[in-house]
Amino acid sequence: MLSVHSQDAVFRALADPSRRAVFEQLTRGESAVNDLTARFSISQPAVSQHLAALRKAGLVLERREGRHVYYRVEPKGLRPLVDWLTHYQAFWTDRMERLQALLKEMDE
Amino acid sequence: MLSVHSQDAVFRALADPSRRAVFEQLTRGESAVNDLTARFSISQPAVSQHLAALRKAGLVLERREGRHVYYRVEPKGLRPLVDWLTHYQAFWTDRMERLQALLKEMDE
DNA sequence: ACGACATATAAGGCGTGGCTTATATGTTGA
DNA sequence: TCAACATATAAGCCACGCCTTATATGTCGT
Repeated sequence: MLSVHSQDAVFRALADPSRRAVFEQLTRGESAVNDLTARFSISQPAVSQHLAALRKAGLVLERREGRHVYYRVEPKGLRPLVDWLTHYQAFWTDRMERLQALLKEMDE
Repeated sequence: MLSVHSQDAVFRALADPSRRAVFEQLTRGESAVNDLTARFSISQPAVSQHLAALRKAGLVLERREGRHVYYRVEPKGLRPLVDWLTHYQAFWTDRMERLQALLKEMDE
């Protein structure tokens, strides 16, 4: 497993509603800090701080272009969450076993 | 959908490492507050408070028996997490569609 | 009924986290 | 080069969360 980012960081990053909202917005497409700031009723530094948290958790990636910094979702960042869930597959009955198989395929 | 418990409560409940540890212990089997307190190096009230948070999030159930209160995992409580993940199935490529199908089956 | 036990709740301390404003860093275009 | 722009970082404030100890509630056994 080359998941460099801790389960804990992912859980903590997603615990905040504002941060989840930023993440969810990014799933609709890459966007610059500027754009995100316009969409939410929080200051630009607040947005930057949320993005930093998401980035440290491995949930988003940044792409610098001139004076703009574009952020996008890093799908692999959700892996720790899925792994944590599958760890308790016993509680998802036998159907979870099929999910487990699917996830193995995804290792590609 | 009769998921009475909010996504937010689930995310917040699982954000704390101690609380995840309590939850994980409960996946190994039902146990009383007493037992849990013995396993972790936190006070009994702390354990009770974590259990209350997990219960409010719908992640655990309690069963009272005499002066003991036994807690156990409520598998359905993880549903909001899974739902949240599937909402971004686009980032899990086409394989996620199959997961989606699986989850529909689980509605039973 | 009473003392020991099991758990929950109350109250307070204290660190953390998310927000703000102010400022620093860096880039673009005239 | 300089002003406007885009973002990040710094500093401080405040609320919230997790912990503690103390206490309340309720149950068991004798």
